[in-house]
Order: sequence, then structure tokens, then C-alpha cells
Amino acid sequence: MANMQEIARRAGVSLGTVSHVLNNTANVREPKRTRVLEAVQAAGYQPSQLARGLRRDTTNMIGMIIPDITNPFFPAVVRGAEDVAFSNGYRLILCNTDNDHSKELIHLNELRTYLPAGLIVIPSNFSELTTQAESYRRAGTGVVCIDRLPKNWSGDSVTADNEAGAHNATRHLIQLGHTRLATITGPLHLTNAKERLGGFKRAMKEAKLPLSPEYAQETSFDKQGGHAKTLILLRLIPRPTAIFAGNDMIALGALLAIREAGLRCPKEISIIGFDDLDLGETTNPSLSSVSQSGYQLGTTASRLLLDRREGDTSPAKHIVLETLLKLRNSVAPPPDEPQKNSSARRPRGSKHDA
Amino acid sequence: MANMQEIARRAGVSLGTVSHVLNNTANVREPKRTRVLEAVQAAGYQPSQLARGLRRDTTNMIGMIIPDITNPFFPAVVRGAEDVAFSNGYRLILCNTDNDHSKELIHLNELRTYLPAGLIVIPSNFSELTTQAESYRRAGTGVVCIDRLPKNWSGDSVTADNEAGAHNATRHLIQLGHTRLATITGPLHLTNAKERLGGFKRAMKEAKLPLSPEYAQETSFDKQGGHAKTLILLRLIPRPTAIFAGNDMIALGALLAIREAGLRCPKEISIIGFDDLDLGETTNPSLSSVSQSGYQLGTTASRLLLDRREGDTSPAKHIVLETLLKLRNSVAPPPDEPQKNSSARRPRGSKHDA
DNA sequence: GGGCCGTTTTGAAAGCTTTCAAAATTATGG
DNA sequence: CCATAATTTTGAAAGCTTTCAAAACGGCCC
Repeated sequence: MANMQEIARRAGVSLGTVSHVLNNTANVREPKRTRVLEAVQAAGYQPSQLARGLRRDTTNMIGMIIPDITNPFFPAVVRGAEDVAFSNGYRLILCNTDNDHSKELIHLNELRTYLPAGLIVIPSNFSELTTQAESYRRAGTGVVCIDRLPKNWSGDSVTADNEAGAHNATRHLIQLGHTRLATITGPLHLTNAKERLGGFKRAMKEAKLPLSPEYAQETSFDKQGGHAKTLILLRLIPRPTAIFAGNDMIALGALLAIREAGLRCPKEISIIGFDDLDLGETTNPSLSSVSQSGYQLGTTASRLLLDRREGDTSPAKHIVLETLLKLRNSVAPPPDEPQKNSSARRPRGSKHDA
Repeated sequence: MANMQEIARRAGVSLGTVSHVLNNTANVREPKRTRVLEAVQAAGYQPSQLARGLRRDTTNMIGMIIPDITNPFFPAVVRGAEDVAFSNGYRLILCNTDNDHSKELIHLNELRTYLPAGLIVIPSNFSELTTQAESYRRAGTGVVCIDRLPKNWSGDSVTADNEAGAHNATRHLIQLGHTRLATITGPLHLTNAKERLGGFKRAMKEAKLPLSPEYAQETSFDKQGGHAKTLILLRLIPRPTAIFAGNDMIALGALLAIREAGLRCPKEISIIGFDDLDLGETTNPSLSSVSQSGYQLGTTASRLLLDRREGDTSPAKHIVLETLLKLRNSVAPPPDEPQKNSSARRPRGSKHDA
């Protein structure tokens, strides 16, 4: 591939001049300027990002570390980040951690050697991001933490207003007349899960409703977890008439469990999830959910990173994005009559129904 | 950050020796060897990928170009590619094209300047990949094309057996007794859409069933497309009793349209999709689909790329992955009685039903 | 102990760009 | 038209690694 030397030769100027034209880093008078540009065109020259990065001590790559692109919430985040990055000439290196902090560490250490323009990170479980980011910052590389925060994080962050979203959803259930609410949370060492539980609890307290511990189950942010914990909730006496799920995957598991148990959603049990994934539209019943924009999470993080790069040295920013309660068909007022709890144990169509 | 110079100094050896130890590129006798390794440990040294890439004339980055990570089929592909890449020390640069060939071209031109180890590409509409890849190949950089192929592609490729999958699905519908089948295909300039239509047609022909053109609708690979074209199909006389959809998003749109039209799936109309996305499990009815493994598509592509890099110079490989018909609740035998076609126009619960 | 051979080790060059100080050119003012 | 100031242009250095030819080393045999 053509290099700058070649362009300089073709245009009959020095290496430095070519560089100045390309980067607008000094005035270059007219005859030469166009000669250079023409030579660039003619040769189809594009500067080596490697040499450039090496010399400038920074590249136009952004390291994006996420748990798992396969989890339906994250693609939108990545896409948002990429869109802003791309339109500003930056590119994304995508790294999956599977929530494993040792894998995260490998990525953090390796990415450094690419001299990235910055990092956007959704921290893994028990992430050591806080310590690692320190060394990035010393090198002048921005690190933005999104979606949830690791221990002691004090840098830039972009998150959803988990507390308010959960509070709002819970209050809605209460206003419909529900008094026996339960929640299935994600892992409580994750800040977003904890905040959502906080919002739920606050709404309960404000309504002076009791909440004994077995009505707040903790599990992983997935279908299996939601399914298993819902089965537990359905056996409680009195049985809850509404479940606030920590995210849509949990809500989906809950829906399945409820269906299996022979109960009907929303008639006998209401469900609200969190995230408002596309798949919530097509379930039966369609899933009510606290909507947060993953895309916006991504764009905001990229924007923040680029602002920092362009010299914004203001103190750490903690951007919190609004959520919106999206009501679909999985919520209804509680059933009037006191339910016969025993029916929960009998799958629909089982012989005992006869 | 520490550099090799520093390590050499600490270990009391020359630059060359450090490099040899790190790359196992020459024997280094015992006292020095460990001294170097210790110095590396102590300094937390990691070689600059930029300098290394510049010198070696190639990096450990793989460019991955896809239409849109937000489309639910692609995350698994990316994940598969990343897993194999990662465990071999390679990293992924993710690029979305939105199926826009000019955006694809930008990525192709820019990625070159990173001296990537290779490219994995799902070509955009009207992709110019074939010409571009030529210049990559001249530079010794592998390009693997997956999922669908651009015009005149003769390089390595990994695709699903679209023809057989579609054929199999269609045959299943026919065996159930359906005689009036329709299909909604993706854009027919995409090879995968075309192959699926081919499989459908072959099954029809083998069963000696007629297929007039209006029973094969073409649209984009999305919900809107599926919805719109299904409305058209439902108005046909005689109305089809089964639809083979070009992918699950189309199938989803079809399902919605059928529901809106007051018809029941699978009782009155059967649907089979393609891709077997997760969301197909949770729709109502759950979606039957031709299952192809996006993950395997990704792993195979990465594997192929790495094999090439390790010196495999055999002629272009065209790997075709098996599909599997996944039956769920969206298919059933056709209704016995000749349906009253007019009902298709009436939404469920409309006054005309009375 | 000297000469020779095979192995280790070294130092410098190369890869491509940016940037800095210095050189060359042009402009300005008297 | 000269001296000086301002602007352009240049060439070399630096950034960090790999690699190649050459130098140093160690062992072996006579």
C-alpha cells in the first residue's frame, strides 16, 4: 500500500508537507497543497492508523467491554456507541466478558496496548475496573462506565434512573389495587439490580404495604432465574398478585412459570419487567416494562468520551437517563375474590382439576 | 507505559534478546531468559500492539462487518466469531453497515489501514466486496464471507444450507396436507433469500403443487415487511393455508397480521420461519422455524480465517452448515372445510361477526 | 592453547507517521 | 532595494517493535 513517502515523491514535496496538508496542521500554499491532494487521490492513499497511533500516542479506537452481545439488551447499547463513534471517525473494538472479571481484566490489560481513544465499559461481576481505570486516566485515556457501576466508581458514568423507574412501576401496580406485591431482582451486587429493588421498596413503604423478605427474591438476570423464583413465589401464602421483575428476561421466565402453574396473567397475576425489550411486544400477554433506551445509553457514553477527548476536563459526570413505564397487557387490577392458593400447584389440565 | 527498552535495561540484555524471549524466535540461554521474564513481570510490561503491527505488517485484529448488530440474528454470529478469535489472541473490530454498500466501502477502506489479520463480512446490499477483497488478498489478508454472498464471490465462505432448510420446511407443510402454500421472501438480490425461495419452489414442484406468482411475495427481512405482505396474501382467493416466511422477523409480522385479521394460527393458517430466533419460543403460538446456528456461522468463519493465516493455502472453501427444522406450535394440518375466505377481512370481535 | 564450528547475543535498520527546530522563502517597511 | 519579520517548507528524530547480519561466546578436537 502506498505510504506518505510515495505521496511526497509524487507531489514533489517533503514528508512534512504531506502530513501538514493531511492534518491541517500548518499552512501549505496553493500550488503544493493541491498537488498533494491530487497525489493522495491518485494513489488511493490512506494513512496507516498503526503508524499514526504509534506516533500520536493514541488511536481512534474505542474499547467497548460488555458482558455478552448475545443478551438482548446490549446490542442496542453497542449500536448507539458505534453510531456516535463512527460518525466522528472512531471505531469500536468489541469485547465480551461473560461477566467474568478475570476475562474483563485480560481485555483491560490488552486494550491498553492499542492506545485506545477511550473505553466504554459495562462492568462485570466483581469488576476491578475502578483500579484499572486509574491507570488509563493517568495515561489521559477516558473511561466511561455504563449501565451499572463497579465498587467505588467515581469516574464518568451513564446509567438509567433505575430507582425511579422501579418506583414508578411499583406505584402503578399499587394504584391498580394490588397489595400483595413481590419482586424478583437481579444479583444485588449489581448496582442496577440494587437500585431497582430500592425503588420497589420505597413505593411499598410509601403505600404502607408490608414486605416480608421471601417476597423479594434475588436471582440472575435471565429466564431460568425468573422461572425458578416465580415458582417459589407462587407457593407463598398469601400468593402475590403482582410481580415486579428486575428485567425483562426475568419477567419472561415469570410469565412462563405462571402459565405452567395454570394461572393467568394478568387476570390472576400482573407482571412488570424492566428494559422494554422488543420481545416483550410479542409475548402473550405482551409484557409491560420499564423502558430504558439502550441505544441512548450507548450514544451518550460515546459522546461523553469524545467530549473528554476534545478537552472537557470538568469533574466526573454522572448522567442518569429517564425511564418510561410502558404499559401493555401483563398488568391488571388484582382479582376481587380471595384466590384459592392451592390451585397454584396444579398445572393447567392436570387431572386434579377435574 | 513500560517499553521493551526498559525491560532490556532491567534485565541487563539487549533489545533483540527481549524480543526473542517474548516471541520464542531464537534460543536464549537460561540465566538471561528468566531475567527477562522476571523483568516483564515486575514491570507489568505488555508489548505495544501498534508497534508490533507496524513492524510485522499485520495485527491481531479481525474486522467484522455486519449489517446491524441490533438485528436479532447477528449477535450470535458476532459472539461466535469473537469466541474463537479471543481464545486465539485475536480481537474484533465491529462495523455496522445498515446494508448500505457505501458505508461498507468506508469500512473496507479504513480497516485496511489497521493491517487486520483478516475480515469476516456479511455483505451489504449490492456489496462491492468482491472487488475490494481482491486487494486484501493481494496483501495476504484473508476475507471470509458469511451468511450471504455478494456478486461473483469466489473466496472463502460460510453459509447455511438455505435451500435444503427451506425445502425441508415446505415439504413438512405439504406432508401435513397443505396444498395452498405461500411464501414471503427476503430481498431476492440476497443469496440467502433467493436460495430459500429456491428450496420452497423445489418442494412445491416435487409435490406437483401449483404456485402462481402472487403467492410468493418479496419484501425486506423485517416485521413490517412480513406484516404488509401477509395482509396481501390473506386477501388472495383461495387463501393460503400455510406460509413459509423467509426469516423469523417476517414470520413474526405474519403472525401479527394473521391475528389482526381475526384468523387463528395454526388452526387456519400455519407458519414456518427461518433462523429460529429466541423470540420464536415466546410468541403465541410459538414459532416453528428452520434453525440455523448463527454462533456456529461465526466460529466457523473465525476458524477458517485463522487456518488461512497459519498457512492453509488450499483453494477457496465454501462451507455450508446444516439446518434443522424446529417444530413448535405455529403449524398444523390445514382446516378440513373449505374456508370462507371473506372472513379474512374482518378483525376478530368486529360487529360483522355477530 | 589454538583453531574451528555452532549457538547466543547484540545493535542497527526498518516499518510509517507526526512534530520540532531549522532552513528557505515570501512579505513588509523604510 | 535592503533588512527584517512573518510565513512556508524541510529534514530528521521519535514512537516501539521485529529481524537481519554481524559479533561474541562456548565447546570441542587436535
